[in-house]
Amino acid sequence: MMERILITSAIPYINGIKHLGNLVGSQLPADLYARYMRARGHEVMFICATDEHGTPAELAAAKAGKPVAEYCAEMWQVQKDLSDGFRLSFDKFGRSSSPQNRRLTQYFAGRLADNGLIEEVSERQVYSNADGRFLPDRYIEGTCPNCGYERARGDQCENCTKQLDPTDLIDPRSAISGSTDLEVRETKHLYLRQSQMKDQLDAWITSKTDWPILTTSIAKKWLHDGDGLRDRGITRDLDWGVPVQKGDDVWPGMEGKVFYVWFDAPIEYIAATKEWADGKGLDDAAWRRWWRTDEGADDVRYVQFMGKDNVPFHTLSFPATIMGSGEPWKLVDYIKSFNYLNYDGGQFSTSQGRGVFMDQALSLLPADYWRWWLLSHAPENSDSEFTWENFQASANKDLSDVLGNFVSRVTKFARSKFGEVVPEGGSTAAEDANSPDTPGHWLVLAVSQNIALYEQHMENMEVRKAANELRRIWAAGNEYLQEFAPWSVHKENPDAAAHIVRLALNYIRLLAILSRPFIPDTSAAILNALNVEDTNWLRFNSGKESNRINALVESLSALPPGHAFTVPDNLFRKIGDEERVEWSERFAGVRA
RNA sequence: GGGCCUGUAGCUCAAUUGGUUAGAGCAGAGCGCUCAUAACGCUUUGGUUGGGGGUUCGAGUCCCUCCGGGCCUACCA
Repeated sequence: MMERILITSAIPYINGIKHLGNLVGSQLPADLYARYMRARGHEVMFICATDEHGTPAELAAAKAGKPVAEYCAEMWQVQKDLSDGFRLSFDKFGRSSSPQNRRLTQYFAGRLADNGLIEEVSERQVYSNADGRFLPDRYIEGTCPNCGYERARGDQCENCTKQLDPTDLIDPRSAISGSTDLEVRETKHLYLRQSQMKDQLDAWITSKTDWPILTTSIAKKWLHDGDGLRDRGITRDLDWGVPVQKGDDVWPGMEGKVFYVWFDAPIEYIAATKEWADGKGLDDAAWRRWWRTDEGADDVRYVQFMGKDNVPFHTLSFPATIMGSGEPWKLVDYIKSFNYLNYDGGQFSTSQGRGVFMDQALSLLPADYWRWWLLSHAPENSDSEFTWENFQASANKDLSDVLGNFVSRVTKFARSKFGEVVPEGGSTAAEDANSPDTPGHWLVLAVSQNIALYEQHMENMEVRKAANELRRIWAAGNEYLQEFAPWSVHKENPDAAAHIVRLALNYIRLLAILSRPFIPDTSAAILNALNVEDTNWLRFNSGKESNRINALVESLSALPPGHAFTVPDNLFRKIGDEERVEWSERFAGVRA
């Protein structure tokens, strides 16, 4: 039965190129899931965007010597090109600075205000005269009153870990300019009264018993820590952002202020869907059927992917915005969260130039190498680690030896004995299926269970387990060849060898289809070499084993005798020891 | 300080939620194959599940404690 699945990946911040840890923590597994669900015939809406507002964006733009809007537009293009390079199949890669998001963010704020969930709070914040801006706590540096560390930040001292208030610091200065010309000013901000919705949120989270522990434990911690869920400031004194308005109306007293990025960023999931519709010239119904349960989204399953640092905003703040609107907007059904990927014994570090960033990765090797390694090592249960040795070993063994060489040996053998057409002779896959000890029977029995498990893991977003199962399915091709040894059989019985090879060529087609969510380019190269038109997943209408076997038999008959193919270039080259050493030195950065 | 996660073979990870003798891949060893990218297949050596204590007929799994690694702690996003 066809389902409708809405998938969002946490939106990457605009101020620079993301590293492989960012990629594997949300966008890449989301893409895997989106591709799989499309392949299974479901209707998918896969949304991502750049998160463009906030102080770091302003500072990065200033550092680049550009107006912030221009800087963001350029960086959006850079990130868009990289996501294309990694074959991330977003239906829309939007921008949180879009007019659509501006209006929608202002709309939600208005709804929340109407429902009594916004509170105006006057507070005192540090203002830097030299920088001409209010400073977030962590952009203030000074001497720690507790331990005397001279580079303590306004929120916490990194040396003694004591939590601080900016006014606690001795000799405070701006971390941006170093200026000590600071003063405390009164300023008014809007707070989202999340505390009003604590019980509602708690009940909702509690009901999600099938979510990853990582997701629910973080949410529960925030709900129950101290006095419980706290209200959250959702505005800032900045120039760059969504101007504070109550719907279409001005918000008296809030002139010149913008919404806090974490208020408008999740709303961009919705707005980006409108960007998608607008870009295609579709009407509002086209996007609202994904987001309004009263306008067609009641049958949508909504899945979010994110790194663990994003969990509080997706389990609490954004749901509070949705629930607090009092309108039937679609709430998330499942949150798949990830731990961090570390780099060779430490963390990825932008400032230290440590680790591999998305642009660098693509300059070294094609996307499929990275996709395969990252997904098959996704940090699902705990932080995981990238090492060059592991990367080299996995890529060479899994991709070159197990998969690439299998395709190579089959197609080259077929060409040398029968020419570049699928050979005829021997029995059919359907006949084999009912005859024990035949190649077709052996192959179907060997992989049927693996494919069932693979599909189950993909459904459940068990990324590493799915990769592991897929590898087994690749390896079964080599086991099959060893079992039936067409190179020996051919000497005595060319027809029997033709039959073995025909099945093998068909199995390659099946592998390409099953592997597509992980390694789309390689799959495309295989399907292209085999002149395959029909790239549909296995066809079956129930989970019954007999049904599955029938579908497999059908799939293994897809390329008929006489069908022309070509031998593809080697699908994967091996990563050599020399280049591995060179790369590990090049990306080591400054060791701490 | 508080909370959470985590520690299983040399390496990367499993273990149907307390149930036979803790399993895979890689690396190592042996044998086989010769179609293929010196690739592939089969067999096989590796574990006192971080240490100690407890509950139980039964513990990798639950409890206590110690040791190690990591994350979060609400104005970075």
